[in-house]
Amino acid sequence: MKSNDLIAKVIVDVPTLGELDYKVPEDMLVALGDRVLVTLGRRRVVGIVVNLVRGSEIAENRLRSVTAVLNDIPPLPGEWLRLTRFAAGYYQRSWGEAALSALPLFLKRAPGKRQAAVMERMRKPLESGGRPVEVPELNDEQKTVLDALNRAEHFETFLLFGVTGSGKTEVYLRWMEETLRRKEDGQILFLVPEINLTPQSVSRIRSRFPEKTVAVLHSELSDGERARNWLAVHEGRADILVGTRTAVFASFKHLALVIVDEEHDGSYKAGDGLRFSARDLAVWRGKANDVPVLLGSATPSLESWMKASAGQYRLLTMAHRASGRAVLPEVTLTDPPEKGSRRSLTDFTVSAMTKVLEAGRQVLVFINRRGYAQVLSCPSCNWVSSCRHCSTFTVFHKSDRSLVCHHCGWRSKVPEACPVCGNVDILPRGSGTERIFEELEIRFPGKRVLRIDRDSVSRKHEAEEAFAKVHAGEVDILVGTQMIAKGHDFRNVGLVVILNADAQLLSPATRAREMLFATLMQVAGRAGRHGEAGRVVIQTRFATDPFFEALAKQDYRLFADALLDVRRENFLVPFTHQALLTAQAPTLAQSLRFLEDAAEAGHALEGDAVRIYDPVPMNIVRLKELERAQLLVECDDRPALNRFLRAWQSTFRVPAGVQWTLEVDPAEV
DNA sequence: AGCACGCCGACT
DNA sequence: GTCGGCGTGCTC
Repeated sequence: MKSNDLIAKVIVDVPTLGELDYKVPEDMLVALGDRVLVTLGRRRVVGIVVNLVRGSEIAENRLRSVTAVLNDIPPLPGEWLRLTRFAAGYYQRSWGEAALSALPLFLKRAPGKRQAAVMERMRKPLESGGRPVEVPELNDEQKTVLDALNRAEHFETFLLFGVTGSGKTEVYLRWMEETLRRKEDGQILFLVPEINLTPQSVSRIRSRFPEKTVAVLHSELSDGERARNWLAVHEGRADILVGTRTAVFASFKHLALVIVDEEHDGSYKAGDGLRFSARDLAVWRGKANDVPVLLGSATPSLESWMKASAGQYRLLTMAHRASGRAVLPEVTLTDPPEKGSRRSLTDFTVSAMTKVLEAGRQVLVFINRRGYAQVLSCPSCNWVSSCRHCSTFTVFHKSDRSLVCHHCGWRSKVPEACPVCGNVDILPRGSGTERIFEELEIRFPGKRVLRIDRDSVSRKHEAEEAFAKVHAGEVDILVGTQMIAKGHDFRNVGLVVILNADAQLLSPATRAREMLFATLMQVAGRAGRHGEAGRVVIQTRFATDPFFEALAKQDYRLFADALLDVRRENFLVPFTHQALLTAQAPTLAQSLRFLEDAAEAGHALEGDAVRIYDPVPMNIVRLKELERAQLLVECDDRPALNRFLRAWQSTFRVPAGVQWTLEVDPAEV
């Protein structure tokens, strides 16, 4: 029977639960968006009030009352509630899970006795100010772009397509300045990739806005720091929030502008739990707040490029490098050494390097593989080193003579002889950063070679120190992985050498090519940024592939348009929408069985709009003792896919031992 | 996700 | 005889 009690609809951090009804005691003041303490089963949890209604469908004897209202902070705004509800629906999670996972830990816990004192500490002003910096002049291209941005007063998504070194950051800063000038209490959300959020980049922004408060949110912060920064944004005390992907879930008092730097970057779509795209949610927030959004990149994601081509986003282009004299590097393709050769660098590459080194400039060698060799193998019986827990090869690390699985971290000692046939001549095959480093030291005696990868600089400050050495000119040749590709503006690099790009070029994953193109453009962009021209040498067996033609011309447009044509004709992403169901279990058969049942159930409720593929073992079948398989579903109509996924999951019958996850818009298929 | 209930193996 | 394994089910 429906009583007339005041009922709070409360969301809690539980995957399977929606809005729960709790009675509000007569004398209790509750607002929409308030955090509340409620009893759930036998425990006491923090939930969020998302609605207040009269009466409940829940039986009176099962209804419980709100224990307490946690009004230590202003209620979460309606826009934030809608954001988390949207994200939950889109990524197929419960609202409570999406919402609570976006809050700092501090706000998810029941307050202690000394709450007032803790809150006071939380509200200590954030660090601000900084040394004033010289403001660079804008070139004509930058001025044109800035004018267009300054004219935008409502929601509109801009795609700023600007080549490396074209001065995108300066445009961002000017636009931020102008926006804060116009909107007194406005706040700016500035998203950056994981790797770009360094103390230096933040202090650069602080210096540029000495009067303003800049908050920061990223994964390296302690719980307390995260809460302080989050709260400053929530309460409107911070004017600018610089943050990585999770910052897109911050609660703003008055959001005025959204910027996503390097919008194609993979770190915007990563992580565990709720696998959301921070870039897409950033656009959603711009729309919800009716404020402009800027996505910037030298190599936009195909999704954004498609939307710009379709007129959904407005394309702004900066085709020239900001400092007038800097020119794009010249790209040369050359065959790699013969298969079976002990060398990784060809004579051509070595002589190009020598020339640059003699001119007193630095060389950057990029290889996307850590360790010494991809695998250790026995030439007489074909044994290869592999992981005990995964279906992977183990990589040979010479420095500590170990074999390491790069997927689960399992290490073992290098065996004295082949464990199968006893042959003592087991050989490393393929090369990684360690081996290239060794080869460089032999080939270039007297030159200072430095290696930067996750093994050589495990901590963040070690990486910064290593990069500082390069900047200071204490290094002649820098060899490294992805780590050296991003963010760093080297002033004296005359040549970039790219090794072993072919592995990724041949990958069957749909998105492998566009990711490789973005990486290589970025690495190539390290050459010749200041003044003199730079050079790029790529060792590849596929010099005639159109991929390299576009890369050699540094022509993203050529590459992207051609790729989009292929995707369109074949109904591939981004012209269709995908979701990926993955299963893991002690045996592959169990995983496949679960997916087959799921596929069958899917066929039963599917309209003809949804394409359900066959379950297949994953590329790396065995990972950490579990065997994995995946099932891809596709649909050209986004809302239809969404409805299907919701209904589909409720049909799953999950046998013991099987775990599953559903990823919407999967990054890699 | 937690947390309890519940029905089968080795121990003070 | 009990302690405890984790399979199953529920939380307004």
